[in-house]
Amino acid sequence: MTLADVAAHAGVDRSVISRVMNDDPGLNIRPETRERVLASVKTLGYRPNAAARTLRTRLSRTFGLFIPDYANPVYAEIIKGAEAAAADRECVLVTGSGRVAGSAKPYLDLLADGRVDGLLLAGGVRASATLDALRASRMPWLLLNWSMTDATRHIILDDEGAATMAVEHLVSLGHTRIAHLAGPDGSDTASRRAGGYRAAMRLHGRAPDPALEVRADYTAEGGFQAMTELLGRTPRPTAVFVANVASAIGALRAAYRAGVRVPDELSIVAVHDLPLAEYLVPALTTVRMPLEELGRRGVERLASTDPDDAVAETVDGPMELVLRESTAPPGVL
Amino acid sequence: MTLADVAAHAGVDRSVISRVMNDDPGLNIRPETRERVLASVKTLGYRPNAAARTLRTRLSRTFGLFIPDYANPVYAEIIKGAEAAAADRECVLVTGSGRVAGSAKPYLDLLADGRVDGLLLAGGVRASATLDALRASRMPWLLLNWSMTDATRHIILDDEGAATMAVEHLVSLGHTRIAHLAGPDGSDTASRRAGGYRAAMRLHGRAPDPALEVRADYTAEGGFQAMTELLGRTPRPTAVFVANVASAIGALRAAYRAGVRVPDELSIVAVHDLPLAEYLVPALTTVRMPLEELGRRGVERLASTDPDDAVAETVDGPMELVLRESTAPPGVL
DNA sequence: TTGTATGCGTTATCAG
DNA sequence: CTGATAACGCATACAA
Repeated sequence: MTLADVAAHAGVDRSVISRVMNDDPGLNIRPETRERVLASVKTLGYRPNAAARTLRTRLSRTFGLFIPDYANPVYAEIIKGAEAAAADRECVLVTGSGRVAGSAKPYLDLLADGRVDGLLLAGGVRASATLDALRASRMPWLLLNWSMTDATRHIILDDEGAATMAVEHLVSLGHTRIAHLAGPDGSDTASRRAGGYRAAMRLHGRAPDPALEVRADYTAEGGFQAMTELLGRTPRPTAVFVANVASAIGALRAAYRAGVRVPDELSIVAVHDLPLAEYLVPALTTVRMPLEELGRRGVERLASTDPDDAVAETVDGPMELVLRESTAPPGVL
Repeated sequence: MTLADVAAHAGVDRSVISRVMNDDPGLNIRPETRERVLASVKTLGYRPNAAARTLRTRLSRTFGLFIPDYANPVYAEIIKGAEAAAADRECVLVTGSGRVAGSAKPYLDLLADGRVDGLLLAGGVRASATLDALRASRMPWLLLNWSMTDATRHIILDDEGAATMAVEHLVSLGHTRIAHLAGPDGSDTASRRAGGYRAAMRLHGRAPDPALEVRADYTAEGGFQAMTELLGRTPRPTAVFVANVASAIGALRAAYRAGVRVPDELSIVAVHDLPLAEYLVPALTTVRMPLEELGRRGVERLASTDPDDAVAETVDGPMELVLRESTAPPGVL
């Protein structure tokens, strides 16, 4: 089913069909002819071929989103926003976490060959060579929720602000020994949250204390191990700011295993709110960040910004402290 | 950067470049020429244009996977397997949950226009008209983890077997009042799991009892409400087989809220194992299903089966009861 | 051993 | 108002 078939059926030239379908403004067509064309398109069930169209227009009406790991529920929200923004522009958003032989490069190369009009990278790219290759291709790209020193195109969230909110909350409850269960080494969000934590602590007269910081990757298991370690230190912190909600689940478990009651003996507040947080025992106090908005801004920027221009934006969507059961004033130890 | 540029640089014809790059077996080329070609390709950083290649070969080396919701962690595992299988065939797997104006059809139409070589549908398609449109296009497709009465191309898991394992476990612990927190009405997996539950109960001399069954959608909130209702019934069940791990999180919370101790007063076993399950309090006993294998088989079938042939397969990967803390013999009430 | 010619399905620029 | 025609970049049968 091609243009030629429809043209034959309607008794006009292929170009007429094309222009009718694309609402060519410079087309002066008799209403009856237009009707005939539209009818033929409908009865034959014609749909333009995407490859041919892309070849001709150099536009695929498709955006790509690369994420490191589908298991991290944080990405679900980002994808949601990105898909919505793509739909608004009548485009498709496709996402992938493809990784061949441990590297994301082959996968990204495949996408870069004109398959998508732009690529959002939400982490997971380790080698800077991968980014170089991307730069070499003429495809627009954007880093989502992280940045690289030499990459000047990224959109991030206000991670420092989130950390501040969390610490302020704990301070206002009366906590002084506030620990930080940070994200993994090398993670951009992790270091911004850690920075925010330290700044907020300093503001309250607390010098950074290595004994109050542990690192973990953004998984339940990582959180479990890090929290177990933290609980072994003396004196034990009375509150913990956890950099990620997945780690927080593991942290909650670690407290339970150590016989430390939350929030009576230990307060926990985590970054990122998720539907799940409300149903944990105890329900988790979190800082809600505008993840969906991040995804949305991502494709908007991708679609509207000159690929050569720098983009360094912090999404200013609303952040909110979601008070639940995992935080309380420090108990008498 | 096109074939023509590379040809000019290497001093040969475009067709030579093309055949060298595609390892044309019927090509007899002087080693030095081949070297020259390869060198040019490399120095110019040439990458074949995907659209042109797709147009010419009618093959995009891309598969699509449609899922209803990224927030359901079950899909993360399916995607993982599907991406791996795609990578094995040097293809890209792209996934989407796109939904415009409440319908998946526009999104699927967009994909169907030659953008992908085949489409995996992991639920989320409500209208059968959508499926009709898919059938009309000449694109291979496959239902993953569900089936429609008039669709004869699907791969599913052994949901009845999983239900049997769960119920047998509870029976072996000594439970008799075993309830089922089922999945939503209209869900294919839900009805198979419910069927397996009833069959297993019958096998142990228990007639199906509506008072022991509740429905919930596959979310923590649904599980919370359904479990709350179940706990209000008298006599209260001593064990519950929950159809989904997300619901189980809500169910756990509901028991906590009702002051019912798990597993002392109530045993809970859920379908689908996830990394998270181990870190809940109490850690959740689950039936692990071969989700990753399901995704893998999906693209394998898609790539290797004639699109006109029927496919009705049940993945026979290993299922396993993962014993944790949420099940125990019934306590003395 | 390498080059030529043609077509994949569109869109856009012309004529008519 | 509509039709012819030329690309877009690639792959392949065939000619040389």
